[in-house]
Amino acid sequence: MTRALTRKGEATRARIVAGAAAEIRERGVDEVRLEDVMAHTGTSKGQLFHYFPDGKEGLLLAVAQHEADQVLLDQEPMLSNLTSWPAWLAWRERLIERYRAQGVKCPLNGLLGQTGRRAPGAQAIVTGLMWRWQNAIVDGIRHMQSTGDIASEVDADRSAAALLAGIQGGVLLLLSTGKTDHLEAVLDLTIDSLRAGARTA
Amino acid sequence: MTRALTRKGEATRARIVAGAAAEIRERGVDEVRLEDVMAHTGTSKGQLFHYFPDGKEGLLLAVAQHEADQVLLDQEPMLSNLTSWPAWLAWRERLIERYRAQGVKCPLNGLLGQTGRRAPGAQAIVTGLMWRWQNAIVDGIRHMQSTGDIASEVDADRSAAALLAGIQGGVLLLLSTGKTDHLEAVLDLTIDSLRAGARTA
DNA sequence: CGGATTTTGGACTTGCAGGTCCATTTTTGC
DNA sequence: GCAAAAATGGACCTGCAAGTCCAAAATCCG
Repeated sequence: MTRALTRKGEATRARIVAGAAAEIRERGVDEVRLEDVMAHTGTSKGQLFHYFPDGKEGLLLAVAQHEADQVLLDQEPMLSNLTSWPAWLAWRERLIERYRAQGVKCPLNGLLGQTGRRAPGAQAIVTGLMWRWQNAIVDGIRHMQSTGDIASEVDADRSAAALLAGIQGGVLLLLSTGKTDHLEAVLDLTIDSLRAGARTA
Repeated sequence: MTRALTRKGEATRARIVAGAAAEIRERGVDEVRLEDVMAHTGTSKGQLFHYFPDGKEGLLLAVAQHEADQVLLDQEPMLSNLTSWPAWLAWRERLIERYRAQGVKCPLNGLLGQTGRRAPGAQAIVTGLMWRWQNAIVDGIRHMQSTGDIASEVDADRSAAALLAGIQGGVLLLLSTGKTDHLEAVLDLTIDSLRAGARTA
């Protein structure tokens, strides 16, 4: 069932996904027609349905996966190396920088809303992203606990959950306000709080 | 310019907004057709465009405003009386209870995504909601500072921003996971953090 | 009451975006 | 080089949902 894809085919498919993703990031999910994707990627309708037999649904799913992966990739290598306080701050910087650059254009917010309900797959993609993200944070906290930089009494899972939620909310508010104030406040206060745990221990 | 609205007209308009809001909450913005609203509210197409000359756009805007107001109303009277630690906990309980009941159905998430980009008004509604919400939290923190329950060194605005972001993210994650874990973690840890500030002071 | 205005119902129009189809060209593997 | 398979282009179809229009009923107000 794994359809045979020529090298050329593979390239075209990737070009479609990347182009659609860019278009969606720029103008929002429901403003992007299949024809826009065609124009923007230099492809024909035949190609779209050749590579995505399920039509827009399938394409959107592929785009969502692409964007989800990108979110984590953009945080590397910091996210996987939360092994010292400077490393945490570097991660903080990267996050803010990334989202400041992204501004009001959120790829996943719309995708979740659009495909979230009808496609069971979209939900899974977002859930998977959050799960991987939170796990990385948990790993970071655990590591800091192993070195004594964070008190062992701290509940790593719970703290990571709160931090992740804060980040998501911070980004959400960035979409409304256009400012990174909330995101910065969350990161600073939460990380400070983790730090304070070392003294309390 | 304020169009003349009979008592009956006023009632019909309200019925349309409330019905549309319910429908949207249940099935999502882009799954709801004007005909669904008509069927669900017992109105005709003529009525819809009579009360909302701008069509779906205007209706969605009215629904968004309706839902935004509801969000804050649902937190009263707790939100306006964050004057003691038990009061804060009561607010916490109300929030979790409310969102647990709401579950995966988020009215504003979709509305923001749908109308957010094209309608400048939708953005304003969400921004206004967040602003009022955050202000209420700031007032709570300030009051607690005036009674010495929170250290005066705490930056009320910054803390409120972080808390609000955490709540938003917690709700967002509730939409993905179906669990209130993140929301609870954020509330508990953030409020604890504010509390700790009293001792540090 | 009675004329003006608002409210209501529903048939009709319209545009458009997703999806289908097939003919043509290119690539693949032997 | 040549058949089979994959890639491409684009004309065409179709359904649907938003929006238009007007005529009939209800309501308001002097």
